[in-house]
Amino acid sequence: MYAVQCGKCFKWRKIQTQEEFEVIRANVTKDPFVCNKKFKVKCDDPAEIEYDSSRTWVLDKPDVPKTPLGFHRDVILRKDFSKMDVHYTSPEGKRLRSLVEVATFLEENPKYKDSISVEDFSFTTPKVVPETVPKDFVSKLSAEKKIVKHSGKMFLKSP
DNA sequence: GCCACCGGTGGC
DNA sequence: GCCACCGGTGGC
Repeated sequence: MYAVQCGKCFKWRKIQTQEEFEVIRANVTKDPFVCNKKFKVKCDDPAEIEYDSSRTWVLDKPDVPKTPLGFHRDVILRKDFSKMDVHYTSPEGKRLRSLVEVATFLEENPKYKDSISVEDFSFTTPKVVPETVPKDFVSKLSAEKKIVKHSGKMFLKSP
């Protein structure tokens, strides 16, 4: 599960799919998320989810490029909740773990060269928020964030 | 033999 | 101190 925080009222809005989430995230600096970007939602409406300790929150980074068509971007929380790992899977199932591996892959698969470059990939990991959250944590956020519930659900917070 | 997963580190 | 990256490996 994903959520974004409205840049105006700071309420949380759920985002249904990774696809939708990635579009918001890819453009969030030049096009900040606000409530009324969601169909029939306004800042006056109650928050769809509250920030609390029932979930482990994970702070995502802004402006991660949208995953190229046919590729998958997986963000995996380690069992000890210490950090997350990012990897991509190519259309043919090749697992890519770094920009170096992406560059090599694109060299070996020139059919992608016209449409895809290494700049379409980012291995930036969301940051796991510690259990003890500073009182001013929410107000200090300048980027968006993502949360992971213990079931693996995710949320994103925007400025 | 593969790969999901984790630990360590170099560079910033 | 953080994090992108990669080597190693245990379990299948």
